[in-house]
Amino acid sequence: MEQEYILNECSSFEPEHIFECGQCFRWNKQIDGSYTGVFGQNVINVKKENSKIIFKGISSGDIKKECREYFDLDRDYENIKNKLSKVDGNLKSSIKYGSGIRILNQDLWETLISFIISANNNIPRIKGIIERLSKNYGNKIIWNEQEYYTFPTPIQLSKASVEDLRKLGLGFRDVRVYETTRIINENKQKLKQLSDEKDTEKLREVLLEFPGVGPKVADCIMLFSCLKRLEVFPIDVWVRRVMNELYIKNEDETKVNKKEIENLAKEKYGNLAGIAQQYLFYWRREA
DNA sequence: ACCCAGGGTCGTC
DNA sequence: GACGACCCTGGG
Repeated sequence: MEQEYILNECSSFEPEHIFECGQCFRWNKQIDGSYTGVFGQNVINVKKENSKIIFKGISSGDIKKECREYFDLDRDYENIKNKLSKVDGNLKSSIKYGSGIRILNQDLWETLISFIISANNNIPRIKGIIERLSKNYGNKIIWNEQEYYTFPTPIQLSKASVEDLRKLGLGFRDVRVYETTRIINENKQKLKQLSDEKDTEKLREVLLEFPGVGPKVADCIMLFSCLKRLEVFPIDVWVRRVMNELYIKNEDETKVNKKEIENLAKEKYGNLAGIAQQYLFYWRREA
């Protein structure tokens, strides 16, 4: 049963910025410029018309409630952008470029597996792998005579052997995804424990125990899932590049010390470093 | 045809 | 702590 939710005024909301800034992998641009994607048991199309945002699709619950939560609509991004714009001209430019970015509240399990897959990988391929996982192990939802697939639950994904995963194109990440799935299924409290953990450092330590989760992936999970740690600053090749170009100016970006970037980010962006990271990432990668 | 890079992690030294 | 290996795909 199709539902609709219309947001009449939302200054910091640009579908392209939100879906192309690298935090999510299941949203696809449509011919009319809108985006369609799957989250939870929802299939939603997001379209911006003038200042209105139209959410339309199939929802497992109340579309308004689901969307307000997922799109982080109760957070004041104007205020955040104002604060971050004062840091320096560089960040101000990146914010201007990605002014409609919002950090999604994505499912923890899906984010865990998705970012294990992201390791030493590129975005088009990551999207393809996650799509195939969903098609093979998730639930089918039909909307507008088209088939969509939810991201598989831990139980659903446990049906996949290492060989199955390799066939779906995961490459060397097959064992990591398999083992992480097994751990989650063997300890039903694990995901809830992670969600309940208040201490960010402790949370990071627990995440690092999963095969395939290193410092970068752990930070992404904490920032892009409902764990919502806006203060963490994931450092990948693009962020290292942009931070080097803007501040450090080392001739060889691969030699830039990670700790130096971390300290710089904390010092400049404080507890909003994660959001700053998204503006910088999107700016450097797209502009 | 060949090489390179991609939202890194892991095992080894 | 540094270093190479790791699967796969698209682009130069």
